Amino acid sequence: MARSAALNQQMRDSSRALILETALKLFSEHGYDRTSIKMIAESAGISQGLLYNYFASKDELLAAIFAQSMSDVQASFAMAEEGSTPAERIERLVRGAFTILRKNQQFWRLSYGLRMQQGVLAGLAKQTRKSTAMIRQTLTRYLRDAGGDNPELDAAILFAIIDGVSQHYVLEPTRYPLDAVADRIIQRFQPAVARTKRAAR
Amino acid sequence: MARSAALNQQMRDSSRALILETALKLFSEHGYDRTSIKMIAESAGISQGLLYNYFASKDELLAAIFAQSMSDVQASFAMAEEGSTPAERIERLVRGAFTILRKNQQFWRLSYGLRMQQGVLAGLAKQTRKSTAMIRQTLTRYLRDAGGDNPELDAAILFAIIDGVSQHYVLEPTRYPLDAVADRIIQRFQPAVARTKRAAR
Amino acid sequence: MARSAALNQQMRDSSRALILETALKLFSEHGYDRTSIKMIAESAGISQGLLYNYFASKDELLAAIFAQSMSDVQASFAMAEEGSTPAERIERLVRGAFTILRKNQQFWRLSYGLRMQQGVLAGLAKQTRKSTAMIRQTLTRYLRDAGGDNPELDAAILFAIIDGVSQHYVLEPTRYPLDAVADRIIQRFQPAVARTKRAAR
Amino acid sequence: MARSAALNQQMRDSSRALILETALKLFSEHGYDRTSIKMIAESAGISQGLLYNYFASKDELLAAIFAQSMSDVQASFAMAEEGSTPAERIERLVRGAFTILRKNQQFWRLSYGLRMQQGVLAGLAKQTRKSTAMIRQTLTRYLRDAGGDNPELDAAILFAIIDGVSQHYVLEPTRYPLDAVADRIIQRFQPAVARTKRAAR
DNA sequence: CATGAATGAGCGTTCATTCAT
DNA sequence: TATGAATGAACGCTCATTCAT
Repeated sequence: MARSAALNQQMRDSSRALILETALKLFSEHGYDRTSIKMIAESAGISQGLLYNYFASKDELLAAIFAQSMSDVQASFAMAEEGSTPAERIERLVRGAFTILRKNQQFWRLSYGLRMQQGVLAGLAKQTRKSTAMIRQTLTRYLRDAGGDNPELDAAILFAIIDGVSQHYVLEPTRYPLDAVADRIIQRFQPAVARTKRAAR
Repeated sequence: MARSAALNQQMRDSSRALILETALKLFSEHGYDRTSIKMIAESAGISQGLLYNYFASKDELLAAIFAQSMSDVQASFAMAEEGSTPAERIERLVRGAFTILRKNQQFWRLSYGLRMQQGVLAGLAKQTRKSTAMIRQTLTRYLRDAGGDNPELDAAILFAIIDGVSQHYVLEPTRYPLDAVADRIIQRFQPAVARTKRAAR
Repeated sequence: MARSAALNQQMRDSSRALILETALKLFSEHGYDRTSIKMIAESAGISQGLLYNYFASKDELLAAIFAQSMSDVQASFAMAEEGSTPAERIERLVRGAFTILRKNQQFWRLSYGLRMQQGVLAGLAKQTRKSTAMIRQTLTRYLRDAGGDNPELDAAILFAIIDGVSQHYVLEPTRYPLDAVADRIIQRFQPAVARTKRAAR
Repeated sequence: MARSAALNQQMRDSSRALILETALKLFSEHGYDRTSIKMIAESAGISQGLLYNYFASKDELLAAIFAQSMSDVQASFAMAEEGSTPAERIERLVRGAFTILRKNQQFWRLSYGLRMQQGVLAGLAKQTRKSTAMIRQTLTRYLRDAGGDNPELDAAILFAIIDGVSQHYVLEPTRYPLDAVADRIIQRFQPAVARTKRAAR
């Protein structure tokens, strides 16, 4: 008889995970275009052919990496939404962004490297644009709820901060003071709220 | 003879400039790796071989593009330095960054796309890191001079804003409210100074 | 025990037949080289590995298909030989050729597609050449017996007709008037015989 | 300055012709699918890359071979049409077919090998079907003009003969008595005409 | 200065075949 | 008997680079 179904599934899962992990590591280090299938296979200790048992193409491998990591973003947004005050929602959103950044820094490095290239992956650009618009809208809403006098502009700035900090962190993860910067952002970015609260005491 | 030499030099310069311009356009559109020498030569209306009369390799062409555009940054910094107050120096630096961003948005798009890849160009990563460190130090100094209570962190944040806004702009240049955002940054990012000034009146 | 062995043999036979059938269908549709083992296995609903339990290689699978279908030809020739007059033997041979063509049109399509390639299968070319020579000789003999004035040339022509008609039929099986063409061939190809017979009445 | 335009064109022409010639030879020997680009390049004494300076793909190389050889067929048909009697037109068409067969036997071998495979070249199947229909119609017309009692069926048979003889010849060009067979076809295939003519004397 | 024919290494991908289970 | 994960060689093709002219 054949190998048991369970064993097969286990083999498949571990191979697939190994490929995804290795590809993400190399993509994020050298960039998508400069990472060859050969590099991935050798680094994972498998044959090039095996990779195609799991992913139909290099593009699909990239898509799978994105699919896997994008669910984090949704979850993080959902958590932010549950904050009880606008200020808390903003804080949750900012801290959540940096939490998933830390957890998955290779992915974000890859993502930031790919963002400027049109046509790397057909659906990817559209997906990214959608995600971006959603973040901007959410930030705007939170800032408006918090009583800001120009929530659109402040949302743009806050979004830029998150993106900018994320990239600076990802470029030098060991040296960047991510937590301190996060605290400072929270502190600085709720002036109206903070001031109101403080005044209320 | 002398005139002939001068004419030659002029032709060389214009050919070189044409290649640089064309390459920058294509690199920024499709990314460095997805732009072939053939594409550049065809788009510039020259032969592939000629390109190698001006640049020893594709890498050197990229290096030349960076060298050309990086001088802008230096000039912009020099201008910032001449502001008469810390607040003005900060403002000049921020506005200068966005001015050169607008002037050379293709380059910045290319640069942001390449930043995450190690080994695209040997010297480039080092150069970029140096430039980055310099910006951070300058910002820190300005913010310290302005009397900020945590200039290092604020410098990190201001730098992140500049980078973040620049990328968002470069992704949608026609729709991004760059000037309004710039004003808002200036306004928001000198709270201590502003408050002090205001209080002094 | 005995029954188990018999059952095993029966399963083997049916699996083998299924593979042969599926392979023939796909080979004839897409050509031998453009049909992968994977396609055959999937289409037959078995694993790729199993196929190698029955056939040592793709080439051997092809050889088995040929072996299976070539016996038809022998049988058909035997039947022709039993005709009581030269004219009847010719008619039987022609009609027999078209009968096995109809019965096994996929095989003939495959065979005609492969015939021009050397080295597809080592033995195949030799086998084909032998078969071809035999047909030519038999036709020549029949035509000589029928009193033709140039049996060699007429045999070449009759053979060409059979092959040509077969291919045209196989290319458009639903539209080709095979029976009418067969009648016409019989009619036209025994003029001397026919005329003699008719005159004798 | 560059090489002269004339020299360049000459180089291009001879390289292109060499590739076409080599590819046709190998395609016809081993079949399209079993002939690799590497084989062609090595056999032609050029690099694999160079081939792509002249043909965008293996498929286009095949298409170019077909385009080159198909014009012969048109010319041959035009010549047949100019015969002064139906019998002469038939003779011209038959002899013309065998003339271009001899002239370009490699091409016809390739063509016969490819005919049974759907989807080798997108446009090819359609083109072939069109050509086939045209031949059949022309033959039918000639035979009707010659006063045949069943021109459709006789056209099918004559067409089959031409195709069948062509393939038998192409399989053993050195041994096949093509001219004698051609004479015999002409002789046998105009019985009504011939008989009429003879009777008239 | 300028051309473009030519190269060769490497790319992403396919596929017949093997083998542990 | 039967599976399917895994291999490795070969495939069609791209592209930065060279060089004779």
